Amino acid sequence: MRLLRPVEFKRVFSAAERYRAGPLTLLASSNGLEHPRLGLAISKKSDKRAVQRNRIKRLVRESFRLHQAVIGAYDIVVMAKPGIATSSAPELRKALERVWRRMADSCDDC
RNA sequence: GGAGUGGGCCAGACAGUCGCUGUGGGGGUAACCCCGUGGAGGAAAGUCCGGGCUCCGUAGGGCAGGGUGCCAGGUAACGCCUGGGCGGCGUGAGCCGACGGAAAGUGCAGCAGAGAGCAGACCGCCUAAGUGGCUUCGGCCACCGGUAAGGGUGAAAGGGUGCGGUAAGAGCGCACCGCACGGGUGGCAACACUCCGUGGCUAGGUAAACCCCACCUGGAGCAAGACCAAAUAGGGGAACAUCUGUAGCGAUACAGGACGUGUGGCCCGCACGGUUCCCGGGUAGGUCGCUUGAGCCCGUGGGUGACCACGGGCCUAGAUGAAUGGCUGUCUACGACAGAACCCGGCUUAUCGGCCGACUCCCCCU
Repeated sequence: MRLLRPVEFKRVFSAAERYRAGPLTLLASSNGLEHPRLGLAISKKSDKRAVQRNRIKRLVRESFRLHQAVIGAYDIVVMAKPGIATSSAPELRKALERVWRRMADSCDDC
């Protein structure tokens, strides 16, 4: 499931726990649902090339899709830091997996 | 074989597997599921021009502002393209050029130099009439004067070469070349040619300086714009209820008066307030705009070409926190720049590697 509306993004930004996965920053806030939801906020500051931004988004979405069963009921917004384009795909994938696991551990409801 | 010039094309492929999304069909109350089928670029980029489309403005015309700038053609249009002209570069194939006007006016030009735009005597050359000095009495020198041949300065010194001419020189005169104007010839034209005449020659550079001339030109953009439309608050309107009286057993009808709560001791005032329905504005959200179009492919014909005409065939991304990806194999080894966002035509910029045919120069062999 994805986060779509501006209000939903605002809610996560205002009250969220921060996680770091290499050059990625994740904001998580429990949503009271049965499943996690993902929102992406990869700005032009991270990298001005659209191709690179698309690459990051695909990679994050794919990792989220494969692990969504183990993540708790969180709304998650993923942001990228400048210079992220230098990171390789396997690097980012590993970092994300570690974060998903930490999230799952700290989730009270599951 | 080497070096090079200018075009066209491709932009990893195949298989498996897990996903995303448009669409057609089927199933399901629905969420959704199953099957089929489509899914980024040559630049999708920069947003620099031109057009379509949309809304706003607009009687018509002019000015201002902006743009374009050799000529002809192509085109929906262009600052684009094609062909031609002119100038420059290259042995050549070819390449490059904001390439109208400087005898309408204004402005600008560092350094050097005597002088830089109605030219100018620093050196030099000439002269010895006049003034002055020296004198071996032949002359010599300075001033005055003449001179744009030569030197020197400069990006540029006011046509070039030769002959005549002269005190020395000078378009001063002549010939040839160049230049300007007029005519002629060729060309639609830009322009070219120089058979002809005229002029001794003047007109320097700069117009991505103002300017002049010719032509073009409303503004804003798909977050354009059109439609549907909650919840909450609020606007306009109607009816009814609430109170009293009368008539009636009653439902109700008629008439009249405004009521309650809060703030005030009280009055006035101020604020808030019932139910139902209708109307219009409008937010979140949603739908359309949204992909069939100056479209693509093939053929025939016309044209040097850009391109056009005709015939046949094809449908080829339409997302909206924004889809085309991940993984694993294999392949004469690994791959650049880079991601559609209303749509077209161009330009410019970025770019690994490869393929095709055309042309030029050099070398070697036959």
